[in-house]
Amino acid sequence: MPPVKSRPVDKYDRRRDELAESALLTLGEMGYARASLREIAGNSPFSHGVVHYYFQDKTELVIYSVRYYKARCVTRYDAVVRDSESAVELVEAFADKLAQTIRDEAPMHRLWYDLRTQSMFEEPLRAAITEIDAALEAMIWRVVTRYATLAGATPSTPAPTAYAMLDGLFQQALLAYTTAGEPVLDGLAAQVRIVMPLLAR
Amino acid sequence: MPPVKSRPVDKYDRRRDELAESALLTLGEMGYARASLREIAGNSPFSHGVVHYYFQDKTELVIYSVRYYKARCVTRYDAVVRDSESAVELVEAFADKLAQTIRDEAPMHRLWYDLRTQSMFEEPLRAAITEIDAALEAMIWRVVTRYATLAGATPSTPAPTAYAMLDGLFQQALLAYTTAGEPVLDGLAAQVRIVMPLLAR
DNA sequence: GCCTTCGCTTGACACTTGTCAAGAAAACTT
DNA sequence: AAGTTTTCTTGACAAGTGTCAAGCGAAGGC
Repeated sequence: MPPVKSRPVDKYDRRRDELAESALLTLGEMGYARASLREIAGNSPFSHGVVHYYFQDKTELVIYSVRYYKARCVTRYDAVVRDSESAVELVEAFADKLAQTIRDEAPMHRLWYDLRTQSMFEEPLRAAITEIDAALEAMIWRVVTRYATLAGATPSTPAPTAYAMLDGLFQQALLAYTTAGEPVLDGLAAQVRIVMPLLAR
Repeated sequence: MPPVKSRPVDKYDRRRDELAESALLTLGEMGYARASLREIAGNSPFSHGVVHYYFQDKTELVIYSVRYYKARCVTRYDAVVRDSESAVELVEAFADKLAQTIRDEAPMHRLWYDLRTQSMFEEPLRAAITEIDAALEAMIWRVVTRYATLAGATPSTPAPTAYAMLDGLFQQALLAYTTAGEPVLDGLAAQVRIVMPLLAR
């Protein structure tokens, strides 16, 4: 049994994180449906049985993993927001970061969209997905409001709208990147340069 | 064996369509990964073995089905485009239709996003998805250019950008509709009223 | 009226899946 | 050093998967 009241909760949690990290590798590569626990364990230092020692079931592992990942993501553009001193500079830095994260972490983003879509079919995923999506919306909204401020304008849409549209852009870019690779990313940056001015006036 | 050179291709194809129709029911309800061939056949007048009589494998059935469905969809807004006589009228009719199709065909749209996402993990899906996505982009572009004309303006983004953004809006609405239901749809219409003017100026 | 082809069902196959119990190994306690 | 608890492995289970071969009734040609 997992230690119910033991002291080294940190040790226990560190293993969970370790498992989550391995799980993310496999999930990102194969997607939610095709990543079996044996495959996940295979890409980890452990055997397949260990998952049920640290997690109740596959769903809990997946949710824990994606939370674990997205916790780091929602601050991705904070430096951009903080350091940019003009609207143009912010747009450039933002566009760069967007392209860069597709380049560096495409599997993770694929997984995110996979899980978000699966949440429409599997109720147990919904709570976590909704929460993370809200955090992402807030992250994007910080960018947009900061842009508006720097441009001496006000946002032309509410936060959910701005997020939905930029997310649509990002998702299309990710999709295209999957088949066409690198060249797509310039297009994404170009799109962002066109769209951001529409979002504040 | 399936009839290789027989005359009644129509009969053969009609069965394929029938199968596709049944498959769409199950796929829309359970999603791509969880819809087994037995389940699909269970929601049809046939037994589970018949699938391999009309289709080579599951992938072919799924692709055929989603093509079958989307073929009818890509004309969804053509009447709106044709009949609207002012920019405002077009926006209203477009927003209405968007909300209506979520109300009426949410499972189909969920399936579409599911498959589009899966195509990032499974190469065999890509060709069909790419093709359909292009058709959807064209469909949306007809709406946007018509709007621009009626508004005496020109589109402020290229077609892929406009599509990506409106698709993002739609997807977010579908997601919210899945958990919150009907009330979400008014929000979608409101968003469309805000966004369309941004897309042409 | 036989015989071939077509349309479909049935039942099996090989394999994968999540889950869990039993117990080995390691770590810690005393 | 012995005992206890934690950690992890192994092997099995039942259920479910896509696929396909064997066969059955009906249709249609001769």
